Amino acid sequence: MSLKHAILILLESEPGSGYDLLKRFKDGLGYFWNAKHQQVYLELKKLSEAGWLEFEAEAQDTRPDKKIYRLTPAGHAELLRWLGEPVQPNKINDALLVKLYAGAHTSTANLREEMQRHVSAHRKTLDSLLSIERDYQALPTEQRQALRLPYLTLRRGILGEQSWLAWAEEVEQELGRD
Amino acid sequence: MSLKHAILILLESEPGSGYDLLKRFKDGLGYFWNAKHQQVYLELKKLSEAGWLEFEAEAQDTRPDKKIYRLTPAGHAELLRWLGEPVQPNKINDALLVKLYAGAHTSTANLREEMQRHVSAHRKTLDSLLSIERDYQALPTEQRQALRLPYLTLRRGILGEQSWLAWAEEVEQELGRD
DNA sequence: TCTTGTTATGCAATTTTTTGCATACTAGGC
DNA sequence: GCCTAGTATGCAAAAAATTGCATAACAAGA
Repeated sequence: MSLKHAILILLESEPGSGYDLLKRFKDGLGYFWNAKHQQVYLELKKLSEAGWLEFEAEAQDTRPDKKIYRLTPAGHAELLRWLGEPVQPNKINDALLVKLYAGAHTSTANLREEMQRHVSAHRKTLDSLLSIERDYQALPTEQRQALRLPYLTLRRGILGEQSWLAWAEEVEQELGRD
Repeated sequence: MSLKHAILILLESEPGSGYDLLKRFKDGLGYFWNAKHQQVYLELKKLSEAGWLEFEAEAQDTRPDKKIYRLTPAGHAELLRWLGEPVQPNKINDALLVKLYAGAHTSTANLREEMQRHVSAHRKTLDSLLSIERDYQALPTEQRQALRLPYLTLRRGILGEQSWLAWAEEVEQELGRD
C-alpha cells in the first residue's frame, strides 16, 4: 500500500505535521488519498521508527505541541526506489453501486434520496477542486511549471467528478420514469 | 463495509458458489466490487455462521465439490434493512496519482511507461464493458426492463473508464512536451 | 510431455483501515 | 454562558483486506 509513499512524497515537497498532512490530503493539489487522522499519526510513527522520517517538536503556547516531520536520506532513497516499481491498478469497491444494483428490492424514492445525497457531496468536491484549479491558473509561469505534475492529479479529480455527475443525470432520468 | 452486502445481493439474484461469485465480480455486471478469493470464501463462511446464508454441497466427479449458497429469510431481511440505510461515499486511494505527483523525482520515460501500462488495462476494461452493453441492448424489452438498475451500474463503469482515458490523453500531452 | 490455464476450496499470518475512546485549549456566533 | 468548529495528538480493539501457502484434477496447446 502506498499511504506510506503518499506521506513520503508530501513531506518531500514540504516538511509538516500530521495535521498538516491531513489538510493537504483533504484540500491540497493532490487529490489522491484519503486517510483518517489515526492512521496518519500511526504511520508517521512507524515511518520514523523505520528511519525514513525524523521530527522536531515545535512548542506552541496556546496549542498542543506540533511535531514537524521531514524525510531522512533513507526516506528519500526509499521514495526513489518505489518510483521505479510499477504500481498496481486501483480497485473499485463502490457501495452505492451495490445499492443501485439491488435497487429492485427497495423504493425508487429511497434510491433517489440516496443519489441526491451523493450528488451534493460530489458537486461540493468538484467546486472545491475547480477553485484550487483557478488558484493554480493564476500562478506565474515558473510556479505553474514546477507544479505541472501535481496539477495533473488535480485534473484527474476534476474529470472524475464531472463524469460522475454526468452519470448521476442518467440515473436520475431513468429513476424519474416511474 | 459492504462485501457482505455485495455478496447478499448477488446471491439474491441467483444462488451460486464462491467461485461463481468471483466470476460475477470479475466480468459480470459486477463492475463495482473487487475481492480476492480468500476474502470471498471467508465471508461466505461468516455469513453462513451468522445465519444469512445456507448452502448445499454439490458433488462433482472430476472437480472438487461445489458449495451452492443461497439467502435465508434472515439474509433477505438483512438486505432490506441495509437498503434502508444511507451508504457512505467512496474514498479515493490512487497509487498511480501518488506516483505522478512525485514524478519530478523520476524520469519522464518511467512515467510514460507506467501510464502506458494503465492505459492498456483501462482500454481492455472499457472494451469488455462495451461488449456487455451491446449484449444488453440486444435483449428484448422486458428483460432490459428487469435489468435496468444493474445496467446503470454498467454505465457508471463505462463513463468512468472513458473519463479516465480522456484524462490519460491530457497526461500524455503534458509528458510529451519534454 | 510439459507448461499453462481453469475449476474449486480453504487456513494462517500479516498488513491496512476503521471505530471508539481520550485529552485540551481557543475563537466566534447566538 | 453555551455550543460549534478548529487545532493537535494519540492508544486500543476490531474489522477488512492482502499475501503466502496448500491441495487436486482436467483440458488445451506447444
